[in-house]
Formats: sequence, structure tokens, C-alpha cells
Amino acid sequence: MDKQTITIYDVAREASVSMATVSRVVNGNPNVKPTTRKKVLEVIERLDYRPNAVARGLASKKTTTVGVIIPDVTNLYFSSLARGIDDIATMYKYNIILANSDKNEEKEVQVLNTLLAKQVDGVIFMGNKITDELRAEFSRSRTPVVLAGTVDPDEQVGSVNIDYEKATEEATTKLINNGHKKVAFISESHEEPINGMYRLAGYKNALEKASLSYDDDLVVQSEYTYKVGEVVYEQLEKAGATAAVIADDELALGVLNATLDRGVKVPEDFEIITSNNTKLTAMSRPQLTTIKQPLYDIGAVAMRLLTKLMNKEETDEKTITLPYSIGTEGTVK
Amino acid sequence: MDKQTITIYDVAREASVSMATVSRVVNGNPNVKPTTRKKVLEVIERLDYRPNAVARGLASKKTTTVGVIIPDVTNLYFSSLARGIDDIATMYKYNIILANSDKNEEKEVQVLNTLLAKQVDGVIFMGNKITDELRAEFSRSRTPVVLAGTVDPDEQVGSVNIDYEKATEEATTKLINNGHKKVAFISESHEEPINGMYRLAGYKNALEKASLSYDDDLVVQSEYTYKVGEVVYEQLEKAGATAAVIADDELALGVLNATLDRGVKVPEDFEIITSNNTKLTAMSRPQLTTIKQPLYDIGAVAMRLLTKLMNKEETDEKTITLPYSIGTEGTVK
DNA sequence: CTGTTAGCGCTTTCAC
DNA sequence: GTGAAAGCGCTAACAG
Repeated sequence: MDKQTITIYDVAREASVSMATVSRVVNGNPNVKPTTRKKVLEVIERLDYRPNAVARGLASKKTTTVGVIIPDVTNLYFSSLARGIDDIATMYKYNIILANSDKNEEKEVQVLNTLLAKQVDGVIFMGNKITDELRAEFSRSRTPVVLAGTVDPDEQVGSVNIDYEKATEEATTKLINNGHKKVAFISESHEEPINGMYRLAGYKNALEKASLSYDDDLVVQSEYTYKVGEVVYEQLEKAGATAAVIADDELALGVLNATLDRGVKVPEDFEIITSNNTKLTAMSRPQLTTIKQPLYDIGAVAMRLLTKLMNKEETDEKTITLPYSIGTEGTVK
Repeated sequence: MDKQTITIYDVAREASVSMATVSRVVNGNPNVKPTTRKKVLEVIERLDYRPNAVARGLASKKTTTVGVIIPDVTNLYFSSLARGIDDIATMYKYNIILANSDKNEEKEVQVLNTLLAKQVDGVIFMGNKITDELRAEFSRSRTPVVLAGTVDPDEQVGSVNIDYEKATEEATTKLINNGHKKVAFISESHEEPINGMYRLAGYKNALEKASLSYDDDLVVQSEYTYKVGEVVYEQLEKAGATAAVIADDELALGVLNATLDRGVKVPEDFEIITSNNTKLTAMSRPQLTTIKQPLYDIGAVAMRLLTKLMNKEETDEKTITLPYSIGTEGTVK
């Protein structure tokens, strides 16, 4: 039925050695006489032997694959992180099982469980809020977990982020310094720690430092989609905002275009700073100013951290904060 | 060391049945007395038993995971296909191992091999040209393969695409009908069958039907990046083009912005039709007209086809062509 | 430096 | 309807 699959045993027989020896040469174990190694290698070549990673995984209890939970691959913010993750994973000989969660708590738990059932050596999680259930699953398994672009106030697992509070404060301040008195803040639900705890706090800090009062109408919670740009802009207009810090690039672009479509001049009459530094920010006209998060690096560093955790290496710090700046992209790759 | 992992054997003992029976209830085999099933289920619950998918994979020779080779997840065209793939995969209880290839032939072969070593039940390939080496690997393994958004003239494996030739012809004709005499055609290397064989042919067909002569200067081969838009636009300007069919959305957006930055009116003085229907097309100002490929569906149908192949089901047709249209996106999701 | 021997945790005949 | 037993293909002590 299945194509005659050749096993380590076949190689051993043909090379007149034991399977242990074959295993050794396959795994690069130095304790093999060069002559023997050569002989085995020849047979492997001749028979076109390919080690079965599943069998190896069962025997060694290591699968060299890590699970990656992502809200949506078609979201440039997350796919950029994913790219960093995959590159570093490949560098360390890991593969990635990618699963979309749509930030749906039920799916997240469900997917985490199938990942663990598949014996992944580690998990990288991107999402929102770490629910209690999720946190329980994380600690129930001994599998290391790293959050990328995702924070958990209860810092039990590894994580890589930027300082959202400071970044948002800086962005807001920049707008205020540009003369805006009514700066709006738009993000998804404040239930999410990144928004509710950090970004919002940063926004408030900036207001306070500038002695501006906080106005509820200037704080809008919205889903992160391009198409709601219209609606959001109308709310901002009604509230009299002349500038906005927006937590998502697609949404920011939607607001930008809605603004332009109404003949409002950007940035002269309405100024926007967005937060995710995806390539979209460089593709709009005018270009969007953004909190320049090192997207690829967040993913890459998260994966690197995970490799350390998987190897039980000493790690100085499990909660990593990467630097950011604010500006426009000069060029996109 | 490892957390005391509980196995099927523990469950069997606790439930006073054989592991065969436990296996049966776990796998929903009907040949189990309801009472027994209930008892086993209770023990599973109590012990919090989770079947080890790796062991299952080794014993059953099925991993319920498929490999997905993608040029770059951060490319919206491909990530949209990937989303369709993952959704259908999930629906059929498969997981996806996602690997970026950068369209690099060496990486493609390398990654395919590690995927096969991991005993994936099937492979979905997105890329360019299927090199001979790749084709050899495909047929050497018994693992079913489906190409998504990728054609192989030698139709040995499954594939899902649109009719690139007809679509490009239609796009070109549309531009010609809008009064353009000098329509350019921009794509990546003509070595790629999609470009060299189909799109280019479609472009030529359109010219011919309109009795326009083919002009080499109007045919540009360029990498698919936003930033080369400038350079490409300059070539088009020099060649006197007043319109262009562009094979990639990021590139098209680059050209669009370069055009606008020069004060040229779009579409009045320069008209563009792009080809990939990514959300970028709706986010530009003006919006880009595009060949509206059903991106998500291409991925979804490819995955569905793969499930059939993996189950050795009868399939009417392994080469699937999906419909397209030409226009602008009214709204983006 | 190399071989022997147990498993890894589960599926799958084959009996009963 | 249920159990016993033989692997799946490989790693990892443990000898020698």
C-alpha cells in the first residue's frame, strides 16, 4: 500500500552495522569510526533513506516543531511577527505549526490543546487577553510558552513586546506638541491589557503632562478593520478631534481615507499617528506616521527566547521589551 | 523530569479494561458497550488524559498535519490563500506546518524534504515555477500535493488557479477599450509559467485582437515590491505608456503612488489594473482596479482537494480553475 | 567505537 | 464487545 518505506533497520542490514550505529551517523554523533560512517552514509544515499521524524519524536520526546497561535495570518502586523518567528525557528531547525484563532478565546484554548497533543516543543502565542483558562492550560503543560506582541500582566510565561504605554504617551505628546488640543485615542476593547492598561494609560499621561483634560468622547473603542474608518472618523469629527492616536494600521488607514474623502487636509487639519508599523503605513498618501515597532524582531526574539526555554538554558529575563521610535517609514522593503 | 505524563495504559488500568478498549472509545469506534464507554470516559476525564498524537501518528501512519510551502507570509496574496487553507484544514481536523520559501528553489526543496520527513499527510505548495527537482521530489514520495495559485504545465499534481491568460487578456482589453494605445505589461520573470506562458500570452492576445502591435519597451520584468514602483514608472513613462496591467498589488501600488507623486492624474492620464485582489487594492486612493481573484477560495479549494487526495477519494478533476472578474472592491472586510 | 535491548504511546489485527 | 500481542521507526542507556 504505502510505498515501500525504508527504515533505519534496512540501512543497518545493508551496511552490516547495528541500527544504533546508523542512528549515530544520522544524528552526527562523533563516536563513529570514519570508515564506518562513510559506509553507512553510502548505504543511506544508495537506499535514499529518510529518517522518520515521527518515530524519532516518539522515541526522543522532541518533535522540533513549535506551535504558533496567531489571530489572523492576513493581518500584516501578525504576519510580520510570524515571519520573524519562522526564520529563527528554521535557523534552529524547528518547524512551525501555524493556527489561526481569530482572537476567539474558545478557539485559542482548543487550538492550544491540539498543539499540545501534537507534542510541540514550545508555543508562541499572539493574541489579546490571556484568559484564566488559557493561563491554566499554559501552566498545566510543561511546554514553554512565549507571548509575542501580547502581554500578560501575570508574567508567568515569556513575552516580547515594546513599551506600549510609553510609546502611546509619546505619540500623543507629539500630537499635542503639534498644537492639537483635542487628540483622540482609538483602540479595540479596553478589556485587552495592551489597550486598557497600557495604551490608555500612556494617552492619559500625555494629556496630564500637557494639562489637557480627559474627554470620554475622544476615546473610541472600535474593531480593527479598514471599513469602519468612516464611522470612526464621524465620531471623531463630532467630538471635535483634530488628531488621533490609533492602535491599528488598517483602521488608521480607513480613518485616513475617510478623512481625505471628505476633503479634509491631512496632516494640516487632521493628524494621525498609528501604532503598528506595518508596510501599509508607507503605502498611503500621505504616509502615516507610526510607532515604529520592530515587528520582525519581536517575532524573532520571541522565537529565540523560546529556544532557550526549550533547552532549559538560563535566561536573564523572560519579559523582553524591545525599543521603538516614532516616525514615517522612509522606504519599505 | 517531564511531568508525569499519563498514557492510554494508565487509563486502561484505572478503568479495568484493556488499552484496546480505551483506544476504541478515544477513536469513537462504535464497538464498545455503552457502559464500558461511559466508565472509560470518566477515567479519561478524571485523569485528564490526552492522547499523544505523535504515538498515534507512528502507529497509524497518519499525522493529520499537512505541509504548506509559502513564499512569504507577509505577502497578502499568499497569506490570503493560507487563511483559506487553514480554515478548511481545521474543518477537516488537520493542522498546518507553514514554511516560508522566499521562492527560493533550494529552500523549497529543502523544506519539502523536512516536511516529508515529518510525515505530513499532504502538501500544499505556493510558489513559482515547479523545478524538475521539485517535481521529482513530489513524485518520489507518495504524499499528495496540491498547488495553490501556482501552475505546473506538467499537470501531475493537483492545482487550483484562475485562468491567468484570459484574465490578463480581459484586463488589457479593458484598458484598450478605455482608449489606451500604449498599454504596458509588468510582471516578474517570464521564466515563471504564470507570467511567461499565461499572462504574457493574454496580454498579446488582447493587443492582437485590437490590432495593436507588440512593443518590447512596454513589457517590463520587475520584482514584486512596493519600492520599485518609482523605477518602473519611469520606464513606463519613457516608453510612453498611458496604462499598465501589473501582476502584483504591492508593485501596482508603488507604481500608482509614483505616478501620483509626479502629479499625473490617475486614471485620467495613467490607468492601472492590478492582478491579485488583495485588500491593498481597496486601501489606495484612488482604489485600484484589479482582477478579482477569489483568494480565500483558491486556498480553501486547494485544501479541500488535498483532503480528497489524502483519502484517496475519487476526484473528477485535479486541475481546478476558479472564476474571476475585474473591478474594484466596493468594501474590504 | 559498536551492538543489544528496551521502550516511546498508540493502533490494529486476531482471537475469544 | 473486549483483550492480547505485535509492531510503527527510532533513541538511549548500558554493555562490551
